[in-house]
Amino acid sequence: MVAGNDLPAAAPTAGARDARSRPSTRRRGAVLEQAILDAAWDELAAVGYAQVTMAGVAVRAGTSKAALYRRWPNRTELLAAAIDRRIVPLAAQPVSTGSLRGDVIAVLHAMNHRCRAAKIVPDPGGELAAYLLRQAAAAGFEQMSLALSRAGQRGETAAASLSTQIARMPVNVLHSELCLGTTPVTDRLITEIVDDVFLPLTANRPT
Amino acid sequence: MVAGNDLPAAAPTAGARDARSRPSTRRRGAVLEQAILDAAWDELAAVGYAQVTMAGVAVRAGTSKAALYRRWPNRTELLAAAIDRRIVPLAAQPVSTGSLRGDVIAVLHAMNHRCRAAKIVPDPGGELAAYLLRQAAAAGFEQMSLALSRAGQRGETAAASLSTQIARMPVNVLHSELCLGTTPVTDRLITEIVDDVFLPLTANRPT
DNA sequence: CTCCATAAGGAACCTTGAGTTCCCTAACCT
DNA sequence: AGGTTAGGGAACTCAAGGTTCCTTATGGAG
Repeated sequence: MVAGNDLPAAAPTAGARDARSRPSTRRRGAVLEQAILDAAWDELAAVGYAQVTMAGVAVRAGTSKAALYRRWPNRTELLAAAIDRRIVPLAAQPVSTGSLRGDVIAVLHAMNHRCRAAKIVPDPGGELAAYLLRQAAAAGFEQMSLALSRAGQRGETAAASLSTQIARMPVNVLHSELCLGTTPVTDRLITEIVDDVFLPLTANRPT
Repeated sequence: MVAGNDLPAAAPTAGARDARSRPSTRRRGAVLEQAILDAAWDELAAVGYAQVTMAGVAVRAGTSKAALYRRWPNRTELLAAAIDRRIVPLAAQPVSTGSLRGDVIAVLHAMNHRCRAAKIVPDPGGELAAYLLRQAAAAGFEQMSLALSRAGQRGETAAASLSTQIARMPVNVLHSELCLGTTPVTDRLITEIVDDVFLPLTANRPT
């Protein structure tokens, strides 16, 4: 498991907000804001990106649409805020395992983990998924280049002589498999990408 | 204009007379259907996937919403039909160049060409683009496996011993680059994928 | 050539959901 | 305690998908 901080992403947030059992506590400010973001996230997980409605979020949060629009200009911004809050913490821990193989596997695992968390939001069309996958891939490319430069410093591989396309390939392949695949990406697939495709290209470089 | 064959969508040829005075040409059947699909395509190119409305298509086609719903159950189906009609003809020419290198480059070129055609539709979010890229990738995988089996028959490479991930890799990488990239994919990128990444993996396989 | 079933055109209508407005009142601050 | 701020709630507008119904042009059958 790569990510240290596991948010209770799939499980609905354990906040006790029930409009009916709350006769006289009216939240405001940051408290209400967090409650709305939690509600939006739960709604995303419950009905999917396309089906989330402002009214639905307001009801789940035990507040009103007006309170939502007082904070975010539109639905898109609200959902983006709700998602960023959960997804971004999973992002960049600069893994360093000591070997190129370990590093690359760790990078791909991190991407996969992050996108699996994203997948709790049913999103058939892909509008949201595409955005999240794009973010994960960007982080992946970043970490790959770090991993390769570390490997070069160790003398493990001639990092500088590697084609850009080779360096990008593992993240590209995982990104594509995450995009296209119907089933979750397994750890086995990741090790195949690394051992069968990537490492052979780094080992026996002519020159 | 973006569309390949520009139809007189905005200025109907066959008598643009007032509907109230003398509507002499009332199309029906296949003629009307094609006109609607053309109008939908033009509307896609004009305002983008998310902004296309049924009313807009009806007006552009010089018909009514009812005529649209008589043919397609909903907006999504109509747009899918309009897109398929223009995109699919670009699809599967079973290229066979005589060499594995040539075949793989041809497959990737076909994918790229098809997706570039898809790009005429402004689609920031990506809902439509994702669908088209998915289709192109599916065709790409198909053609890759054909190309590899032809190469195997020629004795050019031990196709059977190739890891599935190696076989999928070129299409995966191109798909990912098409998804993630802001600029169009160049022919140079395609040859890099093939020459720097793919072919080295097919050449020296240890059994 | 005439008649008729079919389907086109058009417009009214329903529903849902985004976004807005307004009023009343709870909460917090001084 | 009193005033300011912001939440709750409901009514509202507007756009768009989707439906219904009526009138009438079209094209084929007799």
